[in-house]
Amino acid sequence: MKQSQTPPSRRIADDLRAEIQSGQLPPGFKLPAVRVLAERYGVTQSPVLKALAALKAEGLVIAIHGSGAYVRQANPVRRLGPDRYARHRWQTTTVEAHPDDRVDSPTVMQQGSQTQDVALVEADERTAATLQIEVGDLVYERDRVVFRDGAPTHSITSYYRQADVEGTPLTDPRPGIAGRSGGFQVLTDQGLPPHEITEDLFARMPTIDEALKLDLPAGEPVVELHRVTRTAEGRPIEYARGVHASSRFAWSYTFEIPD
Amino acid sequence: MKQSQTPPSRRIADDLRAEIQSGQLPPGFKLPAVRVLAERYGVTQSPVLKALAALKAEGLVIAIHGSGAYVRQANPVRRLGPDRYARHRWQTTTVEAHPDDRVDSPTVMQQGSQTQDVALVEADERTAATLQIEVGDLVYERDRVVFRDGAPTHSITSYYRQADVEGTPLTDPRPGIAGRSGGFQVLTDQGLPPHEITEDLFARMPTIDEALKLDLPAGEPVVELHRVTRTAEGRPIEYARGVHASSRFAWSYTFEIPD
DNA sequence: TAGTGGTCTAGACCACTTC
DNA sequence: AAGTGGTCTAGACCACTAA
Repeated sequence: MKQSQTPPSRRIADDLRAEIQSGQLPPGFKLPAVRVLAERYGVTQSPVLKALAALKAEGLVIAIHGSGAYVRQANPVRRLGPDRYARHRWQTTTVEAHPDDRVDSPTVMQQGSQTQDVALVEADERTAATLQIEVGDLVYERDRVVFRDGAPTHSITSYYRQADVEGTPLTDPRPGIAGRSGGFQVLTDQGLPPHEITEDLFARMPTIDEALKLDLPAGEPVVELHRVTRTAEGRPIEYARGVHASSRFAWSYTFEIPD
Repeated sequence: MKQSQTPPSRRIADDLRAEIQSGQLPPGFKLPAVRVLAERYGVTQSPVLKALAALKAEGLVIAIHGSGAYVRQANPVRRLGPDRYARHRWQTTTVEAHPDDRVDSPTVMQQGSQTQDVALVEADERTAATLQIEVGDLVYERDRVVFRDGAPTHSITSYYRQADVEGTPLTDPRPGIAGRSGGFQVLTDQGLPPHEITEDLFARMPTIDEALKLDLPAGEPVVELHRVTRTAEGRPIEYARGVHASSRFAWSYTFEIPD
Protein backbone atom coordinates (compact mmCIF):
# COMPACT_ATOMS: atom_id res chain seq x y z
CA MET A 1 0.00 0.00 0.00
CA LYS A 2 1.23 3.40 -0.91
CA GLN A 3 1.24 6.04 1.76
CA SER A 4 2.74 8.82 -0.35
CA GLN A 5 0.14 11.62 -0.44
CA THR A 6 2.82 14.32 -0.35
CA PRO A 7 5.08 14.54 -3.38
CA PRO A 8 8.85 14.34 -2.91
CA SER A 9 9.39 17.98 -3.89
CA ARG A 10 7.10 19.01 -1.08
CA ARG A 11 8.76 16.71 1.40
CA ILE A 12 12.22 17.95 0.49
CA ALA A 13 11.11 21.56 0.86
CA ASP A 14 9.49 20.81 4.21
CA ASP A 15 12.60 19.08 5.46
CA LEU A 16 14.92 21.88 4.48
CA ARG A 17 12.53 24.53 5.79
CA ALA A 18 12.37 22.82 9.15
CA GLU A 19 16.14 22.57 9.34
CA ILE A 20 16.49 26.24 8.48
CA GLN A 21 13.85 27.46 10.87
CA SER A 22 15.21 25.35 13.70
CA GLY A 23 18.56 27.01 13.19
CA GLN A 24 20.16 23.71 12.36
CA LEU A 25 21.14 25.27 9.06
CA PRO A 26 22.31 28.74 10.05
CA PRO A 27 22.13 31.85 7.85
CA GLY A 28 24.82 31.79 5.20
CA PHE A 29 25.08 28.05 5.32
CA LYS A 30 25.58 26.40 1.98
CA LEU A 31 23.03 23.76 1.16
CA PRO A 32 24.10 20.44 -0.30
CA ALA A 33 24.34 20.44 -4.08
CA VAL A 34 21.20 19.69 -6.03
CA ARG A 35 22.61 16.41 -7.29
CA VAL A 36 23.58 15.41 -3.76
CA LEU A 37 20.12 16.12 -2.43
CA ALA A 38 18.63 14.26 -5.35
CA GLU A 39 20.65 11.19 -4.52
CA ARG A 40 19.92 11.52 -0.84
CA TYR A 41 16.19 11.51 -1.46
CA GLY A 42 16.39 8.98 -4.26
CA VAL A 43 14.94 11.31 -6.86
CA THR A 44 16.13 13.19 -9.91
CA GLN A 45 17.14 16.82 -10.02
CA SER A 46 13.70 18.12 -10.98
CA PRO A 47 11.92 17.70 -7.65
CA VAL A 48 14.93 19.05 -5.77
CA LEU A 49 14.99 22.13 -7.97
CA LYS A 50 11.29 22.53 -7.44
CA ALA A 51 11.72 22.38 -3.69
CA LEU A 52 14.54 24.88 -3.94
CA ALA A 53 12.32 27.18 -5.98
CA ALA A 54 9.70 27.06 -3.27
CA LEU A 55 12.22 27.95 -0.58
CA LYS A 56 13.51 30.80 -2.68
CA ALA A 57 9.95 31.97 -3.11
CA GLU A 58 9.58 31.98 0.65
CA GLY A 59 12.73 34.01 0.99
CA LEU A 60 14.46 31.36 3.08
CA VAL A 61 17.13 30.55 0.55
CA ILE A 62 19.06 32.34 -2.15
CA ALA A 63 20.77 30.56 -4.99
CA ILE A 64 23.90 31.86 -6.67
CA HIS A 65 24.18 30.33 -10.03
CA GLY A 66 27.45 28.55 -10.41
CA SER A 67 28.12 28.61 -6.71
CA GLY A 68 25.46 27.07 -4.58
CA ALA A 69 22.29 27.64 -2.60
CA TYR A 70 22.58 29.38 0.74
CA VAL A 71 20.40 29.99 3.76
CA ARG A 72 19.41 33.61 3.61
CA GLN A 73 20.30 36.22 6.16
CA ALA A 74 17.28 37.64 7.93
CA ASN A 75 17.30 41.39 7.69
CA PRO A 76 16.22 43.53 10.60
CA VAL A 77 12.85 45.15 10.19
CA ARG A 78 12.69 48.90 10.22
CA ARG A 79 9.57 50.37 11.82
CA LEU A 80 8.25 53.41 10.02
CA GLY A 81 6.04 55.84 11.89
CA PRO A 82 5.16 59.50 11.46
CA ASP A 83 8.18 60.35 13.61
CA ARG A 84 10.46 59.80 10.67
CA TYR A 85 9.11 63.04 9.23
CA ALA A 86 9.51 65.04 12.44
CA ARG A 87 10.59 68.63 11.96
CA HIS A 88 13.55 68.42 14.28
CA ARG A 89 15.06 65.91 11.92
CA TRP A 90 15.38 68.33 9.07
CA GLN A 91 14.50 71.83 10.14
CA THR A 92 17.42 73.06 12.17
CA THR A 93 20.33 71.83 10.15
CA THR A 94 21.86 72.66 6.84
CA VAL A 95 20.80 70.67 3.84
CA GLU A 96 24.16 69.08 3.21
CA ALA A 97 24.48 67.86 6.75
CA HIS A 98 21.35 65.83 6.44
CA PRO A 99 21.84 62.50 4.83
CA ASP A 100 18.18 61.72 4.29
CA ASP A 101 16.30 58.61 5.22
CA ARG A 102 18.70 57.25 7.77
CA VAL A 103 18.19 59.80 10.49
CA ASP A 104 16.76 57.24 12.87
CA SER A 105 19.27 54.63 11.97
CA PRO A 106 21.58 53.25 14.62
CA THR A 107 23.92 51.93 11.97
CA VAL A 108 26.66 53.87 10.36
CA MET A 109 25.84 55.20 6.95
CA GLN A 110 27.63 53.00 4.50
CA GLN A 111 25.98 54.17 1.40
CA GLY A 112 23.48 56.96 1.32
CA SER A 113 20.47 57.33 -0.82
CA GLN A 114 21.58 57.55 -4.33
CA THR A 115 19.90 60.11 -6.49
CA GLN A 116 19.78 58.31 -9.72
CA ASP A 117 17.88 60.75 -11.75
CA VAL A 118 16.35 64.17 -11.75
CA ALA A 119 14.24 64.93 -14.76
CA LEU A 120 11.63 67.34 -15.95
CA VAL A 121 8.78 65.18 -17.18
CA GLU A 122 5.13 65.48 -18.08
CA ALA A 123 2.76 64.65 -15.26
CA ASP A 124 0.74 61.50 -15.69
CA GLU A 125 -2.87 61.33 -14.63
CA ARG A 126 -2.36 60.37 -11.05
CA THR A 127 0.49 62.78 -10.46
CA ALA A 128 -1.47 65.62 -12.00
CA ALA A 129 -4.55 64.87 -9.94
CA THR A 130 -2.51 64.65 -6.77
CA LEU A 131 -0.54 67.84 -7.34
CA GLN A 132 -3.66 69.59 -8.64
CA ILE A 133 -2.23 70.47 -12.01
CA GLU A 134 -3.06 69.43 -15.56
CA VAL A 135 -2.01 66.20 -17.20
CA GLY A 136 1.05 66.94 -19.30
CA ASP A 137 2.21 69.85 -17.16
CA LEU A 138 5.90 69.63 -16.41
CA VAL A 139 6.95 68.28 -13.04
CA TYR A 140 10.32 67.55 -11.50
CA GLU A 141 10.82 63.86 -10.97
CA ARG A 142 13.43 62.70 -8.48
CA ASP A 143 14.09 58.99 -8.59
CA ARG A 144 16.23 57.42 -5.93
CA VAL A 145 17.17 54.03 -4.62
CA VAL A 146 17.87 53.97 -0.92
CA PHE A 147 20.49 51.63 0.45
CA ARG A 148 21.01 50.31 3.89
CA ASP A 149 23.98 48.28 4.99
CA GLY A 150 25.03 48.10 1.38
CA ALA A 151 21.80 46.58 0.12
CA PRO A 152 18.93 48.37 -1.59
CA THR A 153 15.84 48.60 0.59
CA HIS A 154 13.47 50.78 -1.35
CA SER A 155 13.13 53.10 -4.26
CA ILE A 156 11.32 56.37 -4.07
CA THR A 157 10.21 58.69 -6.79
CA SER A 158 9.13 62.20 -5.87
CA TYR A 159 7.21 64.65 -7.99
CA TYR A 160 7.15 68.40 -7.52
CA ARG A 161 5.47 71.16 -9.45
CA GLN A 162 8.09 72.74 -11.64
CA ALA A 163 7.61 76.24 -10.26
CA ASP A 164 7.87 75.04 -6.67
CA VAL A 165 11.42 73.75 -6.91
CA GLU A 166 12.96 75.41 -9.96
CA GLY A 167 16.50 76.54 -9.19
CA THR A 168 16.69 74.76 -5.84
CA PRO A 169 19.03 71.95 -4.80
CA LEU A 170 16.18 69.54 -5.48
CA THR A 171 16.87 69.82 -9.17
CA ASP A 172 20.51 68.96 -8.66
CA PRO A 173 21.09 65.33 -9.56
CA ARG A 174 24.16 64.94 -7.32
CA PRO A 175 23.51 62.36 -4.59
CA GLY A 176 23.28 63.57 -1.04
CA ILE A 177 22.59 67.17 -1.91
CA ALA A 178 18.97 66.96 -0.93
CA GLY A 179 17.40 63.85 0.42
CA ARG A 180 13.80 63.47 1.48
CA SER A 181 14.33 65.46 4.62
CA GLY A 182 16.33 67.94 2.63
CA GLY A 183 13.39 68.14 0.31
CA PHE A 184 11.22 69.32 3.14
CA GLN A 185 13.77 71.96 4.04
CA VAL A 186 13.91 73.16 0.47
CA LEU A 187 10.15 73.42 0.28
CA THR A 188 10.11 75.35 3.52
CA ASP A 189 12.70 77.72 2.08
CA GLN A 190 10.43 78.16 -0.90
CA GLY A 191 7.64 79.33 1.37
CA LEU A 192 5.82 76.02 1.25
CA PRO A 193 6.36 74.42 4.64
CA PRO A 194 5.02 70.86 4.78
CA HIS A 195 2.39 70.31 7.40
CA GLU A 196 0.34 67.22 6.66
CA ILE A 197 1.06 63.86 5.05
CA THR A 198 -1.24 61.22 3.62
CA GLU A 199 0.20 57.79 3.06
CA ASP A 200 -1.57 55.17 1.00
CA LEU A 201 -0.08 51.73 0.89
CA PHE A 202 -0.71 48.27 -0.39
CA ALA A 203 1.29 45.12 -1.07
CA ARG A 204 1.84 43.27 -4.30
CA MET A 205 4.42 41.17 -6.03
CA PRO A 206 7.21 43.13 -7.68
CA THR A 207 7.65 43.55 -11.37
CA ILE A 208 10.74 41.99 -12.86
CA ASP A 209 12.44 45.36 -13.06
CA GLU A 210 11.74 46.10 -9.43
CA ALA A 211 13.01 42.71 -8.38
CA LEU A 212 16.29 43.45 -10.12
CA LYS A 213 16.56 47.02 -8.91
CA LEU A 214 15.92 46.11 -5.29
CA ASP A 215 17.79 42.84 -5.51
CA LEU A 216 14.75 41.04 -4.18
CA PRO A 217 14.83 37.32 -3.52
CA ALA A 218 12.26 35.48 -5.56
CA GLY A 219 8.88 35.60 -3.94
CA GLU A 220 9.43 38.63 -1.78
CA PRO A 221 6.51 41.03 -2.00
CA VAL A 222 6.85 44.78 -2.14
CA VAL A 223 4.83 47.46 -0.47
CA GLU A 224 3.94 50.36 -2.69
CA LEU A 225 3.55 53.57 -0.77
CA HIS A 226 2.05 56.78 -2.08
CA ARG A 227 2.80 59.86 -0.05
CA VAL A 228 1.20 63.22 -0.50
CA THR A 229 2.63 66.12 1.43
CA ARG A 230 0.61 69.28 1.90
CA THR A 231 0.99 72.67 3.50
CA ALA A 232 -1.23 73.79 6.34
CA GLU A 233 -3.52 75.29 3.73
CA GLY A 234 -3.94 71.90 2.10
CA ARG A 235 -1.89 72.79 -0.96
CA PRO A 236 -0.06 69.67 -2.25
CA ILE A 237 3.68 70.19 -2.58
CA GLU A 238 5.05 66.73 -3.09
CA TYR A 239 3.79 63.44 -4.40
CA ALA A 240 6.06 60.46 -3.85
CA ARG A 241 5.78 56.84 -4.83
CA GLY A 242 7.89 54.33 -2.98
CA VAL A 243 8.49 50.64 -3.55
CA HIS A 244 9.72 48.86 -0.45
CA ALA A 245 11.16 45.41 0.01
CA SER A 246 8.49 44.09 2.33
CA SER A 247 10.70 42.04 4.60
CA ARG A 248 12.60 45.07 5.78
CA PHE A 249 9.79 47.35 6.86
CA ALA A 250 6.77 47.66 9.07
CA TRP A 251 4.50 50.68 9.25
CA SER A 252 2.84 52.07 12.32
CA TYR A 253 0.06 54.62 12.57
CA THR A 254 -1.87 55.93 15.51
CA PHE A 255 -5.08 57.89 15.22
CA GLU A 256 -8.10 58.83 17.24
CA ILE A 257 -11.41 57.22 16.44
CA PRO A 258 -13.41 59.64 14.29
CA ASP A 259 -17.01 60.57 15.03
CA MET B 1 23.95 31.99 -35.06
CA LYS B 2 21.71 31.58 -32.08
CA GLN B 3 19.67 34.54 -30.95
CA SER B 4 17.86 32.79 -28.11
CA GLN B 5 18.96 34.56 -24.90
CA THR B 6 15.51 34.22 -23.30
CA PRO B 7 14.36 30.71 -22.50
CA PRO B 8 11.07 29.44 -23.94
CA SER B 9 9.34 29.34 -20.54
CA ARG B 10 10.05 33.02 -20.15
CA ARG B 11 8.89 33.84 -23.63
CA ILE B 12 5.65 31.93 -23.19
CA ALA B 13 4.97 33.69 -19.91
CA ASP B 14 5.72 37.07 -21.46
CA ASP B 15 3.42 36.36 -24.39
CA LEU B 16 0.52 35.30 -22.23
CA ARG B 17 1.06 38.13 -19.79
CA ALA B 18 0.96 40.66 -22.58
CA GLU B 19 -2.22 39.15 -23.98
CA ILE B 20 -3.84 39.24 -20.57
CA GLN B 21 -2.78 42.75 -19.72
CA SER B 22 -3.86 44.06 -23.10
CA GLY B 23 -7.31 42.66 -22.45
CA GLN B 24 -7.01 40.36 -25.41
CA LEU B 25 -7.56 37.51 -23.00
CA PRO B 26 -10.34 38.80 -20.75
CA PRO B 27 -10.90 37.80 -17.11
CA GLY B 28 -12.42 34.36 -16.86
CA PHE B 29 -11.06 33.34 -20.22
CA LYS B 30 -9.82 29.79 -20.39
CA LEU B 31 -6.26 29.48 -21.60
CA PRO B 32 -5.35 26.86 -24.17
CA ALA B 33 -4.48 23.50 -22.68
CA VAL B 34 -0.91 22.94 -21.62
CA ARG B 35 -0.34 20.38 -24.35
CA VAL B 36 -1.77 22.74 -26.94
CA LEU B 37 0.50 25.56 -25.87
CA ALA B 38 3.41 23.15 -25.85
CA GLU B 39 2.76 22.20 -29.43
CA ARG B 40 2.18 25.79 -30.45
CA TYR B 41 5.56 26.83 -29.11
CA GLY B 42 7.26 23.66 -30.22
CA VAL B 43 8.27 22.66 -26.71
CA THR B 44 7.31 20.01 -24.18
CA GLN B 45 4.94 20.45 -21.28
CA SER B 46 7.61 21.42 -18.78
CA PRO B 47 8.37 24.95 -19.99
CA VAL B 48 4.67 25.65 -20.46
CA LEU B 49 3.95 24.56 -16.91
CA LYS B 50 6.82 26.68 -15.71
CA ALA B 51 5.41 29.70 -17.50
CA LEU B 52 2.00 28.98 -16.05
CA ALA B 53 3.51 28.74 -12.57
CA ALA B 54 5.01 32.18 -13.02
CA LEU B 55 1.71 33.67 -14.09
CA LYS B 56 -0.01 32.06 -11.14
CA ALA B 57 2.65 33.51 -8.90
CA GLU B 58 1.89 36.93 -10.34
CA GLY B 59 -1.77 36.44 -9.68
CA LEU B 60 -2.72 36.80 -13.32
CA VAL B 61 -3.93 33.25 -13.75
CA ILE B 62 -5.56 30.58 -11.67
CA ALA B 63 -5.43 26.91 -12.53
CA ILE B 64 -8.18 24.49 -11.62
CA HIS B 65 -6.83 21.05 -11.63
CA GLY B 66 -8.76 18.87 -13.99
CA SER B 67 -10.44 21.80 -15.63
CA GLY B 68 -8.09 24.35 -17.08
CA ALA B 69 -6.19 27.56 -16.48
CA TYR B 70 -8.14 30.79 -16.44
CA VAL B 71 -7.41 34.49 -16.52
CA ARG B 72 -8.07 35.72 -13.05
CA GLN B 73 -10.75 38.21 -12.13
CA ALA B 74 -9.31 41.39 -10.76
CA ASN B 75 -10.94 42.08 -7.46
CA PRO B 76 -11.88 45.61 -6.53
CA VAL B 77 -9.59 47.14 -3.99
CA ARG B 78 -11.11 48.26 -0.74
CA ARG B 79 -9.54 51.37 0.72
CA LEU B 80 -9.21 51.25 4.48
CA GLY B 81 -8.90 54.48 6.40
CA PRO B 82 -9.62 55.52 9.97
CA ASP B 83 -13.19 56.31 8.91
CA ARG B 84 -14.09 52.68 9.04
CA TYR B 85 -13.90 52.92 12.82
CA ALA B 86 -16.01 56.06 13.03
CA ARG B 87 -18.37 56.21 16.00
CA HIS B 88 -21.45 56.89 13.95
CA ARG B 89 -21.00 53.52 12.34
CA TRP B 90 -21.51 51.62 15.53
CA GLN B 91 -22.58 53.89 18.34
CA THR B 92 -26.19 54.74 17.64
CA THR B 93 -27.55 51.41 16.51
CA THR B 94 -28.29 48.14 18.17
CA VAL B 95 -25.63 45.52 18.08
CA GLU B 96 -27.59 43.06 15.96
CA ALA B 97 -28.35 45.68 13.34
CA HIS B 98 -24.71 46.15 12.66
CA PRO B 99 -23.22 43.64 10.33
CA ASP B 100 -19.64 44.55 11.00
CA ASP B 101 -16.91 45.26 8.55
CA ARG B 102 -19.05 46.03 5.55
CA VAL B 103 -20.54 49.29 6.70
CA ASP B 104 -18.92 51.23 3.93
CA SER B 105 -19.65 48.64 1.32
CA PRO B 106 -21.75 49.56 -1.66
CA THR B 107 -22.44 45.91 -2.34
CA VAL B 108 -25.17 43.93 -0.79
CA MET B 109 -24.07 41.75 2.06
CA GLN B 110 -24.01 38.25 0.75
CA GLN B 111 -22.23 36.59 3.53
CA GLY B 112 -21.28 38.35 6.70
CA SER B 113 -18.26 37.86 8.81
CA GLN B 114 -18.30 34.43 10.22
CA THR B 115 -17.32 34.03 13.80
CA GLN B 116 -15.53 30.78 13.71
CA ASP B 117 -14.38 30.52 17.20
CA VAL B 118 -14.55 32.11 20.60
CA ALA B 119 -12.25 30.65 23.15
CA LEU B 120 -10.71 31.43 26.49
CA VAL B 121 -6.99 30.98 26.02
CA GLU B 122 -3.74 31.88 27.72
CA ALA B 123 -2.16 35.09 26.49
CA ASP B 124 1.05 34.70 24.59
CA GLU B 125 3.91 37.10 25.03
CA ARG B 126 2.87 39.69 22.51
CA THR B 127 -0.78 39.65 23.51
CA ALA B 128 0.10 39.97 27.16
CA ALA B 129 2.47 42.86 26.53
CA THR B 130 -0.08 44.65 24.40
CA LEU B 131 -2.98 44.21 26.80
CA GLN B 132 -0.69 44.93 29.75
CA ILE B 133 -1.34 41.68 31.52
CA GLU B 134 0.83 38.69 32.41
CA VAL B 135 1.80 35.91 30.05
CA GLY B 136 -0.52 33.01 30.68
CA ASP B 137 -3.39 35.17 31.94
CA LEU B 138 -6.67 34.17 30.35
CA VAL B 139 -7.96 36.22 27.43
CA TYR B 140 -10.95 35.87 25.17
CA GLU B 141 -9.93 35.08 21.63
CA ARG B 142 -12.40 35.76 18.81
CA ASP B 143 -11.30 34.35 15.49
CA ARG B 144 -13.22 35.27 12.37
CA VAL B 145 -12.90 35.02 8.63
CA VAL B 146 -14.54 37.90 6.79
CA PHE B 147 -16.16 37.26 3.43
CA ARG B 148 -17.03 39.63 0.69
CA ASP B 149 -18.96 38.73 -2.41
CA GLY B 150 -18.74 35.14 -1.35
CA ALA B 151 -14.98 35.02 -1.13
CA PRO B 152 -12.82 35.28 1.97
CA THR B 153 -10.90 38.54 2.15
CA HIS B 154 -9.26 38.50 5.53
CA SER B 155 -9.15 36.81 8.87
CA ILE B 156 -9.07 38.67 12.11
CA THR B 157 -8.34 37.46 15.59
CA SER B 158 -9.21 39.70 18.52
CA TYR B 159 -8.03 39.41 22.08
CA TYR B 160 -9.75 40.91 25.13
CA ARG B 161 -8.95 40.75 28.78
CA GLN B 162 -11.25 38.21 30.32
CA ALA B 163 -12.76 40.57 32.86
CA ASP B 164 -13.50 43.19 30.23
CA VAL B 165 -15.91 41.10 28.21
CA GLU B 166 -17.06 38.29 30.48
CA GLY B 167 -20.79 37.74 30.09
CA THR B 168 -21.14 40.03 27.07
CA PRO B 169 -22.22 39.12 23.52
CA LEU B 170 -18.55 39.09 22.57
CA THR B 171 -18.20 35.70 24.20
CA ASP B 172 -21.10 34.36 22.15
CA PRO B 173 -19.76 32.28 19.27
CA ARG B 174 -22.84 32.77 17.09
CA PRO B 175 -21.93 34.66 13.93
CA GLY B 176 -23.28 38.15 13.49
CA ILE B 177 -24.00 38.74 17.14
CA ALA B 178 -21.11 41.10 17.58
CA GLY B 179 -18.78 42.06 14.81
CA ARG B 180 -15.86 44.39 15.09
CA SER B 181 -18.03 47.44 15.34
CA GLY B 182 -20.28 45.56 17.68
CA GLY B 183 -17.21 44.86 19.73
CA PHE B 184 -16.67 48.57 20.16
CA GLN B 185 -20.27 48.98 21.30
CA VAL B 186 -19.88 46.20 23.80
CA LEU B 187 -16.72 47.72 25.22
CA THR B 188 -18.45 51.08 25.48
CA ASP B 189 -21.29 49.40 27.39
CA GLN B 190 -18.68 47.93 29.69
CA GLY B 191 -17.45 51.40 30.53
CA LEU B 192 -14.42 51.14 28.28
CA PRO B 193 -15.15 53.38 25.32
CA PRO B 194 -12.51 53.07 22.59
CA HIS B 195 -10.75 56.29 21.76
CA GLU B 196 -7.46 55.66 20.03
CA ILE B 197 -6.18 53.02 17.66
CA THR B 198 -2.66 52.03 16.66
CA GLU B 199 -2.24 49.96 13.54
CA ASP B 200 1.01 48.21 12.68
CA LEU B 201 1.26 46.52 9.34
CA PHE B 202 3.66 44.73 7.10
CA ALA B 203 3.52 42.41 4.12
CA ARG B 204 4.79 38.88 3.76
CA MET B 205 4.00 35.70 1.93
CA PRO B 206 1.24 33.63 3.49
CA THR B 207 1.74 30.38 5.30
CA ILE B 208 0.21 27.35 3.69
CA ASP B 209 -2.66 27.38 6.19
CA GLU B 210 -3.44 31.01 5.46
CA ALA B 211 -3.35 30.42 1.74
CA LEU B 212 -5.96 27.72 2.17
CA LYS B 213 -8.09 29.64 4.63
CA LEU B 214 -8.20 32.76 2.49
CA ASP B 215 -8.29 30.85 -0.77
CA LEU B 216 -5.29 32.79 -1.99
CA PRO B 217 -3.94 32.31 -5.48
CA ALA B 218 -0.35 31.15 -5.49
CA GLY B 219 2.03 34.05 -5.08
CA GLU B 220 -0.41 36.48 -3.52
CA PRO B 221 1.11 38.19 -0.50
CA VAL B 222 -0.77 38.98 2.67
CA VAL B 223 -0.69 42.04 4.85
CA GLU B 224 -0.55 41.34 8.53
CA LEU B 225 -2.17 44.06 10.57
CA HIS B 226 -1.91 44.48 14.32
CA ARG B 227 -4.46 46.77 15.88
CA VAL B 228 -4.41 48.01 19.42
CA THR B 229 -7.45 49.87 20.66
CA ARG B 230 -7.21 52.04 23.76
CA THR B 231 -9.47 54.20 25.87
CA ALA B 232 -8.87 57.92 26.24
CA GLU B 233 -6.81 57.08 29.31
CA GLY B 234 -4.53 54.89 27.23
CA ARG B 235 -5.77 51.65 28.69
CA PRO B 236 -5.63 48.88 26.06
CA ILE B 237 -8.96 47.14 25.57
CA GLU B 238 -8.49 45.12 22.41
CA TYR B 239 -5.63 43.62 20.51
CA ALA B 240 -6.43 42.27 17.06
CA ARG B 241 -4.33 40.52 14.46
CA GLY B 242 -5.58 40.51 10.90
CA VAL B 243 -4.32 38.71 7.82
CA HIS B 244 -5.48 40.36 4.62
CA ALA B 245 -5.35 39.16 1.03
CA SER B 246 -3.17 41.93 -0.30
CA SER B 247 -4.82 42.35 -3.67
CA ARG B 248 -8.10 43.41 -2.13
CA PHE B 249 -7.01 46.17 0.20
CA ALA B 250 -5.19 49.44 0.39
CA TRP B 251 -4.61 51.42 3.55
CA SER B 252 -4.68 55.15 3.93
CA TYR B 253 -3.47 57.28 6.79
CA THR B 254 -3.25 61.02 7.22
CA PHE B 255 -1.27 62.71 9.94
CA GLU B 256 0.35 66.00 10.75
CA ILE B 257 4.10 66.28 10.66
CA PRO B 258 5.38 66.00 14.22
CA ASP B 259 7.85 68.46 15.73
C1' DT C 1 38.49 22.56 -15.30
C1' DA C 2 35.36 20.83 -12.11
C1' DG C 3 31.32 21.70 -9.77
C1' DT C 4 27.32 24.44 -9.47
C1' DG C 5 22.25 25.90 -10.41
C1' DG C 6 19.03 25.86 -14.13
C1' DT C 7 16.39 24.56 -18.41
C1' DC C 8 15.14 21.58 -21.45
C1' DT C 9 13.30 16.92 -24.23
C1' DA C 10 10.62 12.76 -24.22
C1' DG C 11 7.61 10.24 -22.21
C1' DA C 12 5.08 7.86 -18.12
C1' DC C 13 1.84 8.41 -14.80
C1' DC C 14 -1.40 10.48 -11.38
C1' DA C 15 -5.43 13.30 -9.78
C1' DC C 16 -9.02 15.79 -10.87
C1' DT C 17 -13.08 17.65 -13.74
C1' DT C 18 -16.40 17.36 -17.19
C1' DC C 19 -19.45 15.09 -20.00
C1' DA D 1 -14.00 8.02 -21.00
C1' DA D 2 -11.72 11.96 -22.40
C1' DG D 3 -9.37 15.93 -21.31
C1' DT D 4 -7.22 18.64 -17.88
C1' DG D 5 -3.19 20.39 -14.74
C1' DG D 6 0.66 18.51 -12.33
C1' DT D 7 4.72 15.56 -10.96
C1' DC D 8 7.92 12.65 -11.94
C1' DT D 9 12.29 9.80 -14.33
C1' DA D 10 16.36 9.84 -17.17
C1' DG D 11 19.41 12.18 -19.30
C1' DA D 12 21.42 16.16 -22.29
C1' DC D 13 23.03 20.56 -22.23
C1' DC D 14 23.92 25.45 -20.88
C1' DA D 15 25.72 29.30 -17.93
C1' DC D 16 27.94 30.59 -14.24
C1' DT D 17 31.55 30.35 -10.21
C1' DA D 18 35.67 29.18 -8.15
C1' DA D 19 40.09 27.31 -8.05
